[in-house]
Amino acid sequence: MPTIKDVAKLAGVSVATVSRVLNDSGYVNLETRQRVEQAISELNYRPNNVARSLFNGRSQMIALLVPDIMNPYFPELARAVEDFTKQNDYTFVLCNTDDDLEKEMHYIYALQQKSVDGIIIVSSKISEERLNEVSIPIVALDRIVSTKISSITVNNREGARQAVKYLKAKGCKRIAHICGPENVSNSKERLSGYMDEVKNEGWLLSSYVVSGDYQYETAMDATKRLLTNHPEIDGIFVANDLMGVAALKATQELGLIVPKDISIIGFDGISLGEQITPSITTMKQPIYEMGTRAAELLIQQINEKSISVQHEQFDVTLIERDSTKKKGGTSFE
Amino acid sequence: MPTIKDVAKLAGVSVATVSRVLNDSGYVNLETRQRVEQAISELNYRPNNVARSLFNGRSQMIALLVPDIMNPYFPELARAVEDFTKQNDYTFVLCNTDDDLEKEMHYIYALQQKSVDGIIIVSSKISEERLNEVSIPIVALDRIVSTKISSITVNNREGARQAVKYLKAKGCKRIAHICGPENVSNSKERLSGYMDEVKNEGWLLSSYVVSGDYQYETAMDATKRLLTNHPEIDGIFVANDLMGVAALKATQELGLIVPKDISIIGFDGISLGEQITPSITTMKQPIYEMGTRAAELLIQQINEKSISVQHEQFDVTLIERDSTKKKGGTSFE
DNA sequence: TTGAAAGCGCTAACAG
DNA sequence: CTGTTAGCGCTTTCAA
Repeated sequence: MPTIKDVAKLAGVSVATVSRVLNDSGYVNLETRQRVEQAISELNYRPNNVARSLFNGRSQMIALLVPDIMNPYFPELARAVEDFTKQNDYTFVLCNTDDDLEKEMHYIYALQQKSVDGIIIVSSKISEERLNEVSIPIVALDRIVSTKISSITVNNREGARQAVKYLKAKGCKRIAHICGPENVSNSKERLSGYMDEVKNEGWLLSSYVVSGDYQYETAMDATKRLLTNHPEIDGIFVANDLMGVAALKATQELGLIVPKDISIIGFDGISLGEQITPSITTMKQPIYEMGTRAAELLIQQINEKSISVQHEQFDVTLIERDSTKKKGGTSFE
Repeated sequence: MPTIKDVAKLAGVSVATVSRVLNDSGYVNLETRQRVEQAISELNYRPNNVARSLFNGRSQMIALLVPDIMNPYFPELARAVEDFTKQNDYTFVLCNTDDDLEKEMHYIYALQQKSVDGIIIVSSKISEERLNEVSIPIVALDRIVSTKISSITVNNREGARQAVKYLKAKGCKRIAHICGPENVSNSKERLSGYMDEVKNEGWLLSSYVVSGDYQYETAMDATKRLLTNHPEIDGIFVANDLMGVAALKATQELGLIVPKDISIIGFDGISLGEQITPSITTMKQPIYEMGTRAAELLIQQINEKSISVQHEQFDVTLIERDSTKKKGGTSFE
């Protein structure tokens, strides 16, 4: 690969001049500039970004760390971040952490050592003190990691309440909840929202809440156990759509008809939810806007050194689809 | 962030010595080493990888470029590559190209300028001459891009033949094909495999082949049109599972029962295929092995300068699930 | 066994 | 308007 020196030599100028035309900085004679540009294209020269990064400490690279690349929610989120960062001349990279603290820290350090300019992280494991070891801008997405780190999230508790209310309005009399991991902030909030709506119901049993761990397999097993132990359940609020798909599968394997025998409502609004049959009613997050906004916030933080922490919360909206009864109360389908 | 100089100063040695203990190279007195290590942990020092990269031209980073991060096939592939590269002390990053040549080249250059050690690429757009501008090791995955670039693929044509044969064995009399983009190598091969099996059938119509572009939406529209125009079709070989899900949705929206009225077989073996109802019979690729092998090949190429090009082809295997008739010929379900 | 110094490729003063 | 030069942080000869 040719270097700036080769270009300088060929154009008969100094490396400083080449650097000037490269960065469009300072004065450079039109004719000289043309000679340099000529040399650049002749050699097919491309500046070495590593050298640039070493000098100015920035790499024009932004990373997104997600806990589970196999959950379609995260690729959708990634798309948004990617689009926005690309528009702002950053190279975007995606990293998968398995929701594992070791991997998260490993990535954060590796990226930091590569002078990555900023990181957007979806994490439930990372602690404030670990975060103090990190010196580059970070924005939290989907889950809050610390009050000191800006975050983009949704109103999980309110969304969960709406979901349960909706099931009630559709006539469900016994509503269960498949929840996510207990240490994940949004999972806890969704559980709280569910509890808000059912805690005063006479029918509520503690065993109506089972954990699906935000995973397909776990959620399917959990749903089967739930419905086997409690055949009276006629509605399930599932904490994310991926588990919603699992719950659907489980009910079908048990020979139940959705939504005739049981209604299911999910959370997230991933496209998978509408691609399957029956499509899943869900509390939709504005995924694309959230990713965009997180990227915007991060870039802002990279540019200005102001460290004003912001916690933005988006609203979720109910999307009625086919996994819940169509008519309130009376169902003659 | 502390630098090697700070460590040297604190330990009362030269930077060269610090470098030696960092890299475990050359002789260094045990006592000195301990002093240095002490200083390192005291300062919480981490070497700047950019400076390292600048010196030795390597970054210990590997990238995977995929055309569509929303197709679950690619996250699954990414998992495999990630695991293997991580085991070999590389930082792994994932990039999404939208199957767009501009984006591909943009990423390749950006990554190359960052001294990325190697790239695994899933691409149909890139040409041999464009590839000549690239000087870092590249391995092609899933799709062949050039005879000069090592590749990991599957036996698409044979797999497609098996799929069609299977539908026939199950009693399908009119078998259509939803194909992928016409410029993608594996898509063409799957189409060829289909043609191999049906070209001598009296019932074959050219309109039995429709393009779904490897996309959900496109495939759903295509399937609806196909089945509306040709109600006689009782079997569809779909070129990938994502489109298989779409085809399933389309048939259901048309009021057809799968597999009673029509059988569907996909290709890829993504987990989504078994998570939905009915689960989709498919030609399963050994996705994890393929990703692993591609990473292995790439790392080999990075280490040895030998440029022996290899084209490895894996076999696909039939996975019978619920979207195809259970009993050959006679179906009394 | 250790240190001094050159240099990876680039940018930004500082002179001229 | 252009060139010289001093680093950015690290590794690696080469001497000592």
